[in-house]
Amino acid sequence: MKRKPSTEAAAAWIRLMRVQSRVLDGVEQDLKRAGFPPLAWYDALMELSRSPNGELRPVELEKQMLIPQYSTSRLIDRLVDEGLAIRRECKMDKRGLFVEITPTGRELHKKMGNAYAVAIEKHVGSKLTDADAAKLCGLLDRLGCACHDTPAVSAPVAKDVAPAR
Amino acid sequence: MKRKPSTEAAAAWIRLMRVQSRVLDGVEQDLKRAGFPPLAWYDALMELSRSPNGELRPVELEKQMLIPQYSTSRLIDRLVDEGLAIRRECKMDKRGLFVEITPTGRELHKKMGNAYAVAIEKHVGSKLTDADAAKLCGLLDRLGCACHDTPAVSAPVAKDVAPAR
DNA sequence: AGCCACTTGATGCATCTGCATCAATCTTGA
DNA sequence: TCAAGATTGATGCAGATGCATCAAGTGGCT
Repeated sequence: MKRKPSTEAAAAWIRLMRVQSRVLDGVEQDLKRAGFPPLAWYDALMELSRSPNGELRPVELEKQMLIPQYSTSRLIDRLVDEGLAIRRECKMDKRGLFVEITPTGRELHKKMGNAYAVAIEKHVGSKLTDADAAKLCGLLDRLGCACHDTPAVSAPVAKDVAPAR
Repeated sequence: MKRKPSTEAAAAWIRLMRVQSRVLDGVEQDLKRAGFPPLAWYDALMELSRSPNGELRPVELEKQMLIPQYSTSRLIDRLVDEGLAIRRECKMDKRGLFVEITPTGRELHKKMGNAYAVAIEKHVGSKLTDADAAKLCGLLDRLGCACHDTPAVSAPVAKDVAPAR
């Protein structure tokens, strides 16, 4: 039997879209105003900095961040241009390469992390009790295709603000 | 006193970003595969079609859709190019104009509406009970800056799938 | 070894976005 | 009535994104 389209679901959909866009906007604007680059850069620096040697294959980065391949490639371009990372040769697989975070990159990652945490607190934390936030997580997780997800658990660890999108 | 950055909030933030992006992607891909234009077009057609004479000032459309002015202007360009709407003169205010939905526009709106409803049911409705969806709405609303929002209540009315973003 | 299919990463191109700015018009207030 | 300021909508430009495709390299199979 078919479910009839639920009004509740539609309402949830709308809010999910609207609220996410507002919150994201708020956070990104805060960071931008503080002179920081886009969030995607932070996510990338985060993945790099927490990987064993501060280096990852683009293909790994891509999987962690859930963004398309060409997008990763260009993101790396920008990080490299800004001296936040470098491309290094990959001996085991001459097709590939390693992207390694530089000290400058680590520094920026740290500074952004602080600003990011503040922004999240302002736009999310301050509006929900911990219990509500947890409930929200539970509900959202159910929409998350069950499936997937950052193989290396991306559950934000304490001070580690964590990757978005 | 300062709140210390909550881990729950950070977790909620991540999920909000990740899940939204996945769900949106799912829905948009479904529509695209079915040969439909982007969701923004639907939202615009929706606003037009439910306004008194099927026409709106760009500035109104912009407020309803919560997108920047230049974005509205270009969205209208595309709708007009495709014959889904026309620009009409506005006698009361010669700076402005009216955008009016065409029959073709209404037709597309209707067809997209059906596909859209199916997609939402698939990506949201089928994963949540009505009660959970309602709970989710409640929690998300709390993040929604309280403030704002579609002046003309955008609460999706029954069959009316409603605007996103 | 030699061939074929797949993976990896980059890139050309069209489109889309954000930002700043513009011209035209309206409104206010002296 | 007229100038100053605000509002409306369009647009040039730089940068970002999506898509398709490419070259280089790998690995498996015969």
